[in-house]
Parts: sequence; C-alpha cells; structure tokens
Amino acid sequence: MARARAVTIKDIAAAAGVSLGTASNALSDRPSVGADLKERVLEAAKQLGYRRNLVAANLRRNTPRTFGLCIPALDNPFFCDIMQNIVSIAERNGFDVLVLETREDGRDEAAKLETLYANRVRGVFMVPTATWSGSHDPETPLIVVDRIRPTEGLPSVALDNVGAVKLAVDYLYDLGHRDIWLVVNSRSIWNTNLRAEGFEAAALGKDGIRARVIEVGLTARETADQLNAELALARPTAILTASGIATLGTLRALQDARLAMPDDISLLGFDDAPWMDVLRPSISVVAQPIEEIAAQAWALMQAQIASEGNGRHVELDARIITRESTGPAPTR
Amino acid sequence: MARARAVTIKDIAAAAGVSLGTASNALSDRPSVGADLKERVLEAAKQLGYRRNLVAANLRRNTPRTFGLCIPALDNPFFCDIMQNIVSIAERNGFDVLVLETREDGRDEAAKLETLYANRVRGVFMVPTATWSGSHDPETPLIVVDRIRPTEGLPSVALDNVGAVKLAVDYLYDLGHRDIWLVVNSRSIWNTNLRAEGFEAAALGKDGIRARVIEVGLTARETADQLNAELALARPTAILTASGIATLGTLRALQDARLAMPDDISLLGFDDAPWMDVLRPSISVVAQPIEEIAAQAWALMQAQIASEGNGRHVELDARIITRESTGPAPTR
DNA sequence: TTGTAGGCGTTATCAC
DNA sequence: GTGATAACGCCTACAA
Repeated sequence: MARARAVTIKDIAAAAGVSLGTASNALSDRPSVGADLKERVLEAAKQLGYRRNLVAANLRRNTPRTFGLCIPALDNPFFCDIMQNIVSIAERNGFDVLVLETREDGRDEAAKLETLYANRVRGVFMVPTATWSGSHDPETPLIVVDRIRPTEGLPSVALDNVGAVKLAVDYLYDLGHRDIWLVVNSRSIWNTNLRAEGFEAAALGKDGIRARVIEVGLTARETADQLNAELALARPTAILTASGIATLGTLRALQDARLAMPDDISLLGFDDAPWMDVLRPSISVVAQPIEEIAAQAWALMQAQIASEGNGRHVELDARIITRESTGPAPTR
Repeated sequence: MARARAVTIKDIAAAAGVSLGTASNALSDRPSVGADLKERVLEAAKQLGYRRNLVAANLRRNTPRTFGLCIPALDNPFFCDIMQNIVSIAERNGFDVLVLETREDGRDEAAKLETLYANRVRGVFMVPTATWSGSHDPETPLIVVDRIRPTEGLPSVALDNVGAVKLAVDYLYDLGHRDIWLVVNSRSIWNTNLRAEGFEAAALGKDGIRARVIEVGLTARETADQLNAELALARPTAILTASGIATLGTLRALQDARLAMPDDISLLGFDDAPWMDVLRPSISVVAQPIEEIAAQAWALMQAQIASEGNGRHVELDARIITRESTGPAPTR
C-alpha cells in the first residue's frame, strides 16, 4: 500500500494563507497567535483532514509522548493488571505505551530495552526477569515494578512481601490456626522467597505455632501433586500460598483430598483473580494494591523525569480479602 | 532530567573518519560499502554506544516499524491472549506495538485510533467496540479481530461462532443430552448473539432436542443469580455457555444448586482459562484458536500492506476441549 | 566504493 | 502578532 502523502502543516498554512510558523503555533494552541488567524488555521486543518505527525514532532522536541513497558508474560493476569493500570494512567496523561514482552528471558530483555531506547521513549517501566543484567541507559528514566532485586538503587515499587505474609499469618493465627503451611513455588524466585522468609519470621514471633514451608514446582499441576503427597502424611489447619499458581494448585489438591473449606481446612491465597470471588467456596486472598502500584510507578517516573527522588524504593501494603475459604480453626 | 544529546550517526562518522552517508550505509548493512570501512564504522558505533534513532529513521522513510493495537479491555484474559499473540508475532518480525485500551467506549475508540494515526503506525489491529463508528483512515491498513460487525467490508478474522456452537451442540447431543440450555450474557453483543443464533439453528436440526436460550446479565454474579432462579423451576441435562463470564456464573449457580458435574448435569464452557484445567471437576470448553487468530490477523495485515486481498474475512474453527465437567446424559 | 546534499514534518528562535 | 529559517537525526538519490 503506497501511502499517499499525508497533509502536512505546510498544506494547511498554504490553505489558510499564513506562514508555516503561524500555522504550527495555532495548531499547538500557543498564545502568540491572533484569534482570527487561529480560527482560519483550525478551519483549514479540519477541511483538509490534517493529522499532526507525532513522529516528526517527537524528533524535533526530543521528548516523545511515549513510554515503554517491559513485562515478563502478557498472558499472566497479574502482569496484565499491572499493564492495564499503567497504560490507563499514561493514556489519561496523553502518553502512549509501547508494550514489550520478555518471556522471562534475560537476553531477550536486553534487546527489548534497546528497542525501547531506539524509539527514544520518555521512560521505561519494567518488571525485570530474574536474569536481567541490570544494564540500562542512564539517560532514560527506568522504574522497576513488582520485582525488586538486590541491585543498584533503581527507583522501584513493589509489594511489601514480608509485611504481606505477616499480615496473613496474623490473620490466620487470630482465627485460631496453629498449624499453618506456606505453599511456595520456588524459593529461587526473589519475590516468593521473600514471602517464605517473611512467613518464617512471622511464625517465629507467635506462641505455639507450627509453621512449615512447602516448596513445590512451578506449575499448578506440580503444586497439586506434591501437596497431595504431603497431605497424605500430615495436615495443617490452614494453608497460605505465595502466588496465584500455588493457590490454584493447592485448590486442586484440597479438592482431591476431599477437604472442605473452611471446615476441614482454611485456604488463604495470594493475588486476587475474578474467578476466586465467584467459585464456591470463594477464595480468601492476600491481594496486592495493583492500582496503587501503578500510580506509585507513575509518580516515581515523574519524579525521575524531574530528576528528584533518585533511587527511591516504595513498598506498598497488601490487604486481605476475606471470603469463604477461611474460617476458625477446627477443634480436633 | 535534561537528556544529554545522544550520539548520532554524525558522531560515529567523525570518529570513524568517514562521511555521514557511508556511516549510514554501513550501519544499515547496505551492500555498497567496503569491508574495511564497514568494520571501522561498526567499531566506532560500538565504542561510542551508538543507538539508532528510530523516530528519525521512521520520519525519513515514512514506514514506521510500529503497529497499533486497540483492545476493549486489558484485564480480560481472552483479549490479553489475543494481545500476547499479536505482540509476539510483531516482535518476531521486528515490529513494535502500541497498545491502547478502549474500555468498550466508542467515543474513546475514535480518539485512540487518532492517536495511533498520529504516530503513523504501519497498521492497526483492532477489536472494535459495539459502538465503533467504523470510521478509519483508508491509508492505514486496519484489521478487525474477533468481532466482525455487519459493516463495510474490512478485512477481519474471527471465530466461526455459529460453527462453534454447532460443534458444541453435536458434542452434547452425541453424549445423549436432549435437554440443553445456552447461557448467554446479552444478545445485544454481536458475537454472543451469533452464538445464540447458531445454537437455535443447530438445535432445529436435531431430533427430540429441547433447547433453550437463557439470556442473563453482563456479570458472573448476575448470571449466577438469574440462572439459579431458572434452575429452581426446571433443569436441563447439559448447559452450554456463550462466554467466559457466563461460564463462571453458571459454575457458581451449579455449585449453589448442589448439582454435581457431570453426573447431575454437564457443563460445557466457552473460552478456555488456566484455572478451568486445574479445578475439580475440570471444565470442558469450546476453545478458540487464539494463536491462529493472531497469525491470520498478521497475514491479513501483510496482504493489506501489499494491497492484496482487500476486505477478506477469515473465519476459524473452534475445538472442544473435553475435561471432567461433561459426560453422558443422566438417565432419569 | 565513497561523499554530498536535500528533505521527511515539526518546533523554536529569531527578526520584523 | 507574524513570518522566515534553522535545526532534530536519518535516509537516499546522485554526483564524484
């Protein structure tokens, strides 16, 4: 499709009988232009169906109205939520978002970042993979989202993972649970490992609690199978999970073991999902404040662009959504 | 953050001691450049950390390496899957994609489309809202995805909705079901209405079948409540749903009514989701070929760019994923 | 094979 | 308040 030449500012300047500069000023709504001329220019623009060429504009002003977003997996509901919120805020502020998927691949990630830089994005929001080298363009503001890694002090925003788990343990403890398991997919993942550490730390401070971390595979199926094996040997009164996948797998294991929630056992999931609110019993969860995470990421980006608050790290609090899967500990 | 001037082609030309044109040719890997010079240029580029400015390049050649994607809702797993697949294909082909969310709002949609055009995207993939005016830039290839509307012949790709439902009805009929309901959220939505029509048509051709369309509200909760009311009065042997939301709501209703799947009743959902495979019983579904939809959308886009096959419409077949929620009709 | 120069559509800086 | 004119960084005839 050979694109016809689009109508440019020059065309409308000619049509309105003004100079190119004046046309530009009028179209950009700059103060220094007479009301009558402005009218004429705008009219001509509408007549000709003028559409500002943002790529030219961006080239000229060197501050594009585009942000970049690097997400590990676009088919993951949690990341989709993050994306949805960031895109939404950006749009509200008149920015576009270039979305790239890194598929949890560190090599790829570096290439994706380069692509973003080649497009001269104004800044990058990034959920880094575990293998990210950390290398980035110091000229382009970069906000790390959700996953903080023990690296150079990049500005970042994430859940207070330790606090979240502590909240969960408190909640279960107050319901009378003394025998609690944490199901975690892999302690080699930074966030879930933090949650496991938080779990152990929280348990340490409680009287008469028997807390145990069950480390399982990365899929829901593996989680279910391995948890089933554990449940054949012993049984807690409550299970807390450290991720959405773990929640799903645990749910399956409990159904396989014909344990009723919350009468036989309480289940407190991690990360909310629409179906959790609908199923019977609906699933209580530790929910991340995704909107707030996105809002803080945006705020950090603005600060970074204004070169304030370099390297600040923001941690946000989780909240517990109480539904039907959690209840008082059974008295045995 | 006042961005320092980035290193340009001019800088590396100077550093390599060649002319600007040669530098450009070398960096673009054009044939007409000596091996030694090319080497020197590439070396200089690496030394200085040169990064091609794509916005300048795009401006010059007027064929950006960016596509636009308009999606109604970024928090919907089905659309996320579509997006993931399109983004993935685009990336594989060296293109970026600008993602915009229309929130099912037709006014917004027009504005979003304008944004994309302002960025001079190479083409637009779009899942249109019900209220889309259909207006678009004839110069920019537009591929309609998932939702075909009875409009001007835009190239489009979608599920064969009628065929999908026919497949589902055949499947249930063969299992012995004669009393089948279709739960559909709203017949004012084009796709789900097609599914309802397909359901009625498919049932017409079957001996001794009693088929009924239950139209419910737009949320899973409403679906559950309204279906519960219906189930109090009568009960089919199988329920087919017309969307993911409807599936979720139906599931809740069945759990509320304490109907066991598949012994009391069979449930065949629409659109697959990870949790459906994990829960007990796992949910059988009519699944859309999302990868193929994305691949076809891409192919249509390429054809459109080459100005072939204008206005072609592609329909793809659904397939049934048999899991535990469907089984032979109970003999009463 | 290499260098030169014009232009893509804007914005911004000047004179007027 | 308005109008030339010079960038922005790159690509690409075309000339050398």
